[in-house]
Amino acid sequence: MEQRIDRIKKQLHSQSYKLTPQREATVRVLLENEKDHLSAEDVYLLVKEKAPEIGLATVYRTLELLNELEVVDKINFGDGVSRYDLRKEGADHFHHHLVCIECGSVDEIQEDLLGDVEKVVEANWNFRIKDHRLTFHGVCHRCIEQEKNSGEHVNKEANKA
Amino acid sequence: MEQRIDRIKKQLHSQSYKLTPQREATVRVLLENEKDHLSAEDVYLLVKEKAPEIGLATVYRTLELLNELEVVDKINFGDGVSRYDLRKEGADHFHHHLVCIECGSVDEIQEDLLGDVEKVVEANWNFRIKDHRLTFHGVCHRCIEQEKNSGEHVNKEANKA
DNA sequence: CCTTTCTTGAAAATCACTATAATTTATTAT
DNA sequence: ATAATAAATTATAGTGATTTTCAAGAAAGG
Repeated sequence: MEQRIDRIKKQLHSQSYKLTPQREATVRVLLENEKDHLSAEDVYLLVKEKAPEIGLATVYRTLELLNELEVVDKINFGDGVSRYDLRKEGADHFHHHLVCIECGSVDEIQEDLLGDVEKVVEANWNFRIKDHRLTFHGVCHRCIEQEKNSGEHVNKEANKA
Repeated sequence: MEQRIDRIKKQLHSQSYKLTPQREATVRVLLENEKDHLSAEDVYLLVKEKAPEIGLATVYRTLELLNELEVVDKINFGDGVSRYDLRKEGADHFHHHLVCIECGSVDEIQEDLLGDVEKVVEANWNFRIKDHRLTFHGVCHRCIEQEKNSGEHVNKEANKA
């Protein structure tokens, strides 16, 4: 944890930015919630617990900065808010996501599934890939289990109620 | 063109929606700009040319409706606006995108690149895939060409100016 | 210290999008 | 046809997320 903060600090310094207390608190929240996909508002509320005087604008600015430094990735699952996901150190590709259309959960796939696909795209479309976003929308394993247990298919209409 | 409108009309009717003049004008704009990735605002401005009395809210509602009927796909490239992309008739998967970080262009890949990947995900993560989004960010073939011609690498800083 | 630069917090502004309310346009019943 | 009912539309106000502005606070250099 401290080591990662230290490395992020160096990264900031290398671009002549400082790791202010507010920025550090924000980074800590991201590290402590690495598995989640927090929105700026989420981060703000969590940071406020340890640094109550922080402003929402500062959180936005910090997240934007971290995004530029490629410490976090800004992602969007189509629900109207941006989410911020810590980039795995040493990962040479951005991880993928499984978004459940039943329960809204978001799981991550760290495995590189696109190695071959990327080769095809670079060769056939003459496109120099720098990054990618791959998200599957569907039903997660938890909801599939639940379906099995609670008597077969849940009717679509029933969910609207 | 007329045939596709007709089929969309039938699709609407099958859910007891009508193809009103406003909706038809909107669909026509989408068909006429099939290769683009228009935002709601873009569509609004284009529709206004042929139906000046239309309201922005109607365009939003129509696009939302078409999205529900799976006539269009709502996509998000992370620039803060939703874009609407006509679904290819008969395509069983959503097409992929190549977003150029130099010129901002968006190209489409209609080929199914993910067949094998989806099998792996369904099997290994026990996830029932309904849809996917795959976007590559990088340098498009046009910018690669231009680079070659105009003397090697363009310095990143130069672009900021 | 004094000046310059970077950061910040609070509040106002902006932007995309959605909901409301009154009106218009169908559709159905009479 | 015509009145009643439902669907769709427009203009506008309202939301919610994000950004900008601006005055004030810390940090770095001379």
